[in-house]
Amino acid sequence: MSNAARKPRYERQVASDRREALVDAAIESLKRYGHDGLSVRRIAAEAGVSIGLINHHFPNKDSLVAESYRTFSRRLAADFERAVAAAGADPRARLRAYFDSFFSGPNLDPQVLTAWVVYWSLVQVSPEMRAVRDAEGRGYGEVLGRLLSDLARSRGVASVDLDTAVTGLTAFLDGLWLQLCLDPRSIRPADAAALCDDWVDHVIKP
Amino acid sequence: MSNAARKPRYERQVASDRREALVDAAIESLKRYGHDGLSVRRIAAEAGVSIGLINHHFPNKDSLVAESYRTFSRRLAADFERAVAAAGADPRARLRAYFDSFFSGPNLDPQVLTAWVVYWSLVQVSPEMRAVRDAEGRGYGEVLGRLLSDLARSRGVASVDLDTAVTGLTAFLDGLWLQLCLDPRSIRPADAAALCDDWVDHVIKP
DNA sequence: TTCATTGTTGAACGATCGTACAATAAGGGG
DNA sequence: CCCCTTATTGTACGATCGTTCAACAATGAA
Repeated sequence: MSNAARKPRYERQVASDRREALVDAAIESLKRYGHDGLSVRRIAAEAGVSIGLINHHFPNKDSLVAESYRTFSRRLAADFERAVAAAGADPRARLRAYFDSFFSGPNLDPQVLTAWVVYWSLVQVSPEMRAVRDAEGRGYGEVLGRLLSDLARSRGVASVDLDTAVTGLTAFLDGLWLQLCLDPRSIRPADAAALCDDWVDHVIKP
Repeated sequence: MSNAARKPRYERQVASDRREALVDAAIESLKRYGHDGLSVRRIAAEAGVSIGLINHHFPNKDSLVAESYRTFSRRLAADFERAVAAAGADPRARLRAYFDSFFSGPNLDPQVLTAWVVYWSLVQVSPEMRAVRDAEGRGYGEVLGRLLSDLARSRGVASVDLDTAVTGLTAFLDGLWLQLCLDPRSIRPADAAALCDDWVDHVIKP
């Protein structure tokens, strides 16, 4: 027979690439099918790969799920930080960029909410998932804390209770985002950002 | 042999009582084990009943889960309305009673959060669960809307954007509640209620 | 007491779950 | 070219899933 181009039945990949592809598949399957999407067969199908491969690259399924949580969390956080970085040096502009990024585009996708609530539900019962949240959630509040303290300093306000301000702002953001995801008609993204803006001005008087 | 007191192997109950007991068991099992708690075997064990009984009283498992969601949702809402009713007639006092009830006691139980996030994750993928949320969630916003409009009227403020105010207050409540459940050290319940109070005063100027 | 009603039990079914593992073959180094 | 490494496949296993259903028995009515 000819030794002409024979298509290989599969393509071998370096471990790190395949791991990343499996993580992506897990996230995508979770977004589409919710909790049921986090089964080895669903994830393998999404990745176009056979069942056994997952346990070759990860010690067990929970490990892959935890890794997907970490990746998912970091990617969204990176979006926000990128938007802030692109906003220049003015503290007020940086904060507004954060709000606009938070209430726009990928973050309002209902499937993103699906992923979040499933991850949260796992955090509540799995120490491994809780550890991921504790590790990744820290930077979250720190970014907001820095933005707020920069703003306070630029306005010469010293007496502000920063911890309470961060907690309140985080609550406002999360709550508005939640409503926006659940019912896009409840409030316009621009109005949500404006509400946050207004509240910040109220707490840190200009 | 004697026909003296023979202990029956089980006790028959009227359908409505047994249904309620199964609903209670589902909620309890969900609180304890998260998503995995919502299996017929776990629920039946929690209720001290055999596996087959669930499908005798409910057409299928999803029906029982949906019913448990409805019951869970209504009970918490009833707590808030009861607190408001006990606060008298003053709009401001009624609103504060709502806040205090929201940030206290049973509502801060981490297991309650567990139940919520699992229910939410199901709402995202199940039309049946979504229907329950749409039906039960309506009263939620209406209560807050009435409380806020009463307050605005009592203060002679007519120009307030009620929809935005309700959305904002709901966001604040949910967001603060979320943080309190996730990390009780993040803010004291009284401070959370005070933040809401302060925001309402800011939106509806006294 | 006897009988009919029906709430309740528990085994059984097929489906799907996570994991293990032997067999296969892709791809690079000699 | 062959060979070695190992990424990949796919079957198999035991456990658990939701549902079905025949048999049992608790309870009230006759």
